[in-house]
Amino acid sequence: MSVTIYDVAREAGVSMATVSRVLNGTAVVKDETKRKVLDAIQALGYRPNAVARGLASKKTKTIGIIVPDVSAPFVAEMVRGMEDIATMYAYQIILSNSDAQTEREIDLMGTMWEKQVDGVLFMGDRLTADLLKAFEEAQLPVVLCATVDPEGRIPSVNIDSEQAAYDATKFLTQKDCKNILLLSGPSDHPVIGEPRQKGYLKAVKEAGLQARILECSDLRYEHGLDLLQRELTSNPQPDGIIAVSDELGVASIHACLDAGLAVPDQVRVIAFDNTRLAIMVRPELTTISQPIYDMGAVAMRFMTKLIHDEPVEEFSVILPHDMTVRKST
Amino acid sequence: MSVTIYDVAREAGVSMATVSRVLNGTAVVKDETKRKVLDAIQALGYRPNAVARGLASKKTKTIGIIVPDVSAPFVAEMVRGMEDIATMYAYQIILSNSDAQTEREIDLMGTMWEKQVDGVLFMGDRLTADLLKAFEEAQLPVVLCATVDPEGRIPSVNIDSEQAAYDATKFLTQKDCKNILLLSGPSDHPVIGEPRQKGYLKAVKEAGLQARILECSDLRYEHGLDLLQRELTSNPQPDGIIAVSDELGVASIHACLDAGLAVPDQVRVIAFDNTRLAIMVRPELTTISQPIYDMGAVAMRFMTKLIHDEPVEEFSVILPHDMTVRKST
DNA sequence: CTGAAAGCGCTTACAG
DNA sequence: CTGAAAGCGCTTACAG
Repeated sequence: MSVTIYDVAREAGVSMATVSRVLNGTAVVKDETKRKVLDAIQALGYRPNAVARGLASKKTKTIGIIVPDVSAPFVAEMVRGMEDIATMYAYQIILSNSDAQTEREIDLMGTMWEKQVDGVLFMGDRLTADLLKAFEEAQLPVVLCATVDPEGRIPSVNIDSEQAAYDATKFLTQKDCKNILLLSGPSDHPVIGEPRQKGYLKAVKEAGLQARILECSDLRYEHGLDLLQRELTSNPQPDGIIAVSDELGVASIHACLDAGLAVPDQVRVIAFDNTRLAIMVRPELTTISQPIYDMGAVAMRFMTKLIHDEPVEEFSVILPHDMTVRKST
Repeated sequence: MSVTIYDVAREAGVSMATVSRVLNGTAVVKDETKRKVLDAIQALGYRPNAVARGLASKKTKTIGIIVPDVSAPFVAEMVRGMEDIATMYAYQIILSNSDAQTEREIDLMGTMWEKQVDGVLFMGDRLTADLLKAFEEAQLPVVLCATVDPEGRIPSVNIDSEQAAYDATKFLTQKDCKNILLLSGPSDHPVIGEPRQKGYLKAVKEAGLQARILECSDLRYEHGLDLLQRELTSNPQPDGIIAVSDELGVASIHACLDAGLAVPDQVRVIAFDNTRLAIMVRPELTTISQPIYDMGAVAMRFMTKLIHDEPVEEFSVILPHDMTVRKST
């Protein structure tokens, strides 16, 4: 069997309670006693069993993370941000993929409760009533990340998608684009759909231009390429394209090139996310950079504050976005 | 307080032991009793506390995963494969990033022990003696994923990197390339270095050609582009390039285009991994596709077998690789 | 500053 | 087929 706190206590000639105290620093222990305990720990190679500790203290130092899919680069980077901060605060993470299925998300909240995590960082598409109920029933602090609660009931960390779309559009109108196409997500999507369209529409209207929106049911390269290739053959040529992800941005560039349109001379292309993909295409993509890693990091830091009852300044944190101008515009 | 197994027992008019039995199916329970218990569970909305269960049973149904960096697409996809299989077997995963630092890896093995995970899936660069000791001391089953133990002491799931590099090289020699450049990882790297170079050298030698290896200290696009741009100005022009990752493959194509070399007419480019990146470049990349997701999935399945003492056919699993031929060759 | 004891919520022999 | 009881390895009031 492995060595327990009881073995350490005996070796050091003190009680388990005292060992626990030096381990956790929960009370003052005489220096000499502390040394004896530390020596015993060293000598026996003792490591505390976090499961037993979790049961006794009702804190597991574990945070649950529910995301649609870690294998999406955006998500993976966010998770990395979360994990780094978790490590900093000596937390571990339990990671789960939901494929953005509400049913699965609800199920996972149950699992997170069973595992007695201290909190859940959640990224998803839409927040249904059932899901909100599951949040409540789990009786766990939940922080949304890159996910919007339209009614602001759950704390969250996001960027201002509407403003970002406005900025992107404005950038093109100022470059004198007259026919700007928005390659958007579904109009009812709370992050890559509705707010992006809203910001776009606002800027387009201000410039006195006609709106032109193409909705992608998913944000994959192939899908965007296909959609756009058809659009470019059958419609008047746009002179500006805003794509709501880098993948779609690369698709836009390639669709233009395939159609014999020069980027940026005939069509200016701007995208979102500023993932590494943005520099791996010719011409390199101008993108709205979202602080993806930071969103994850800030969300996790937020969680540690909630857990430790530290005061939080804002309930809905909005991180600033940025624009990185490259060759495609 | 939340409802416990004790509450369920009382509600159903049975003992805790019986509730536990129907929960876990560890013993036969009379149908009628079972129904009473199930009803009570339903009525009270009971969920078992996995932490308590873990302490009592010494099994946490949790697998630790240690990877260099989830935000790397290759890794993220592998982790997804792991998680999917974990879900299938009702396991959760604790994910940690090591940045491939031995010290951190050792530290994490300790954390994994503290968390009492049932096993650890490990991906890293080199296996040092200290790390192997940490594996041993943790007394946990460990399965390596996309990571080689040269002495085969630890079970692992990999592809045959040497054969893959040989295949890629052979493909180019058969296309009549005479000056084939290998854009490789560090020669002492057990996956993207040494075996790749070995396979390459074998094929090059068979074709009676001269070897030409360029080592990248890291596999990032920028780094490869920079290295290659310099190589192309100062050296005789290669007519074939083998890049050990898709990122480097894209860098190769761009470096050629920048130098005014047509791909594939003047230079044929072949890469590794077949990530989504491979289709997001013009011309699209021919790549050796590694079953990344599958590697993760198989490693996790392997782990469940180890945990449940199921027989395993192979200690070192080699998954078949494949070649996807596209426009770049 | 330290110890004895109860308790966290389960599982698991042991009896019957 | 079922129950009583011990035990998993800790933490946490409670005393002193």
